[in-house]
Amino acid sequence: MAVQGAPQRRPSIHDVASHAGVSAATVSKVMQGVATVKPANVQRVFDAVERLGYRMDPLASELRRSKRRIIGAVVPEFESEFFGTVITELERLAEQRGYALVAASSRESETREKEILARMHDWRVSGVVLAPVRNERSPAAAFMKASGMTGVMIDRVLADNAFDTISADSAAASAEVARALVGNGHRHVLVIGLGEHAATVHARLEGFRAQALALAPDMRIDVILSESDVAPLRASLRDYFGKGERPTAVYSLFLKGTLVALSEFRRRGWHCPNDISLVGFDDAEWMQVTFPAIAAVVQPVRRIATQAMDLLFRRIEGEEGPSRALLEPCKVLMRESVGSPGGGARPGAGDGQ
Amino acid sequence: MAVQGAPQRRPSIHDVASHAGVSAATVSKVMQGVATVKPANVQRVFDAVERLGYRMDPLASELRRSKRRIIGAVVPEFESEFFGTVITELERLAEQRGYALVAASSRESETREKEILARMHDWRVSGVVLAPVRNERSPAAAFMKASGMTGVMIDRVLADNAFDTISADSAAASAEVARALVGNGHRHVLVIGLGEHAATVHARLEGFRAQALALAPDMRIDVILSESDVAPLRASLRDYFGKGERPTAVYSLFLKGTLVALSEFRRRGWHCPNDISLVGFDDAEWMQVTFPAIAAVVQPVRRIATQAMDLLFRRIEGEEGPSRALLEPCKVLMRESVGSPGGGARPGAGDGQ
DNA sequence: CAATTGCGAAAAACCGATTTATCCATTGCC
DNA sequence: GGCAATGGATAAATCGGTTTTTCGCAATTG
Repeated sequence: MAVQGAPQRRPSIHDVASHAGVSAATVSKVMQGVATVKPANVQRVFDAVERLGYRMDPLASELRRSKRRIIGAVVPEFESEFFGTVITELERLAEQRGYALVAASSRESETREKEILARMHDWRVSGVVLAPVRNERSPAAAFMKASGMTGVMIDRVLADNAFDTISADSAAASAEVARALVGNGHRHVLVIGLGEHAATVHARLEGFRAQALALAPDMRIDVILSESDVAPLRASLRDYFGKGERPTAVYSLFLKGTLVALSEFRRRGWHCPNDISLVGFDDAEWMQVTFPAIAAVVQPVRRIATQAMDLLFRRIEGEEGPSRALLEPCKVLMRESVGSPGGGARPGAGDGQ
Repeated sequence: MAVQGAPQRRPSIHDVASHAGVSAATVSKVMQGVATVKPANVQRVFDAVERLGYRMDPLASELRRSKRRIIGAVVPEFESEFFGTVITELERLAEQRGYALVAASSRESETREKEILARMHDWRVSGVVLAPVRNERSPAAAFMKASGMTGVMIDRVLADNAFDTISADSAAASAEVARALVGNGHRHVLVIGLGEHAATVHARLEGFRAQALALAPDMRIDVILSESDVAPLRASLRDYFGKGERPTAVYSLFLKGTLVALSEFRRRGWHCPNDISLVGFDDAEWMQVTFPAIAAVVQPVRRIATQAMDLLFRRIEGEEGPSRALLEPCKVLMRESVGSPGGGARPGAGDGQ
């Protein structure tokens, strides 16, 4: 391999052609492994490629082929472990199929979400995996449909029939949480969530409510939903406790809510699970190393990504048929933060490191 | 805006040209706002654009201009809050300048890191922000230099003069940690880290050691470094405590190490800060809501990203001159996990909120 | 021996844009 | 009226590739 200092212009296919004494078309064929080239010429091309350190420009290539091997991924934020893992997996899966992944964050803005999709369209991506800010009935989704893009939606989806969707089975997981809390004797639970994530919040809330009321009709379920930011949620929660409300357990429908709850407990000097129990949707690494370890619903992140890519490539390859709505099962880890209302810690059922 | 059902072929500049009854060159000029076009024609072009829903293909455009408005970003992982924030900021800053950000993760592999850089080069990106797996003396960096790419390095850098580098001032922060621990009476501290991140680990360790020994020459500093994975670190730590070693404080040089330490304390039933104190490099949201709140060094993530983009664009715009090595100051938050060796909790100095 | 066939490679068209060179029609000036 | 200058638009070249068409030449066939 020839390492030149810092070549101003990269060698193009024509440079290779003239160095090898053949035409550009021949070089192109050699690069693609077409068999109808004489071995002698193949060798000369390879030599020239080696000498010049030639690498083809994939974008130029794809321009001519009018098909870009690019998959777009749009998530509400990069900062969370959840979406970070999603992007990592999608990148892996795309590359595995010879595609490049281009990721963008909508920063929880539907306006931006739509702009990003327009950009992806301009880039002529082959397909898009979209984790919408709110749900799949958004300007961005409408744009995708109108402009004929192929894509799948993940995470915050309603599972209506507009797109292929993949998400965690929030309702089932919430039902399991309900069983655990009811089983431990809780009859007054506060549920907190962010309304902005309408799609998931709804499933998580109703899944919980239905199961809880089925098991304990006398159950009291309070709900605090804040529209679009955690700050008002924090305020409402402070207000709620300030008024003397004293549920025996809090169920947070999203990760940041769990943090808000913990910090509010902290302010008041309450300890889990003696003073109050806590379960959160979404697991994080730190939850098993703190005192107490925090009970959480673990989403099948990697599986969601895998299924999304599978479905997406089926569509890219032209599969027709009605859109599917996949629900992937969660795991619920009941850790020390959940106990019985009496004040005793719940025995056993640690989550084994 | 004409919303067609699902156009098979997107309109090109030629389609617009023929619909408007002008040449493609004229359309191109109108799109770029060149003034030498008759108003009547400008109007006709705009009409045609509107009617067809035309949007230019930026990649085709940039092919001709042989300059792609793309910035590459390479980080070791997407899952962490730190790199998530970095990517978010870089994306924002790139877009602000009319560039698109293409992010990729090296997944802590130097081999992959190099491959990604080759891909970025193939894409003819204008510049790269690289957060190297180990440090800036890597195959990837050599490749960048050899192929004349312009780029800056962040985070795990040695600050030698090969590239522009930006990182947190680890040494200064570590010195501050040392002052705090010594000030609280600690004379036996265990430092844990991952050797793979050689660049940062070294600065953090030596910064701590130098300051600690300067203040307390009798200080005993034990060090456990694991090469490339946390698992062996966990094992070593278990072994270390198992042998009866009992430092009064642990200083973890990286986030996951803090988790390992906490989980090991947990296994042994030790509580911070009564049984042992803990400080970690890298802050996380959860650290201020747990009991105890965990003391941590807060890196100036956004500032690092901003400076990186600034320097990068200066280079892209042709600025010459020797490479710089920027060190951005950290903040050290001494929370409840640090106390005095005697066993008493350290009074005051909570971190607000 | 002329016509057909087939192989391998080059020439040319194309992808979707931009940019340079060219061209036509006025207009200005002497 | 003749000639240069100018405004405005188009044709053509270009970017870095791929693909179709054409072409030269040798081997096969009638």
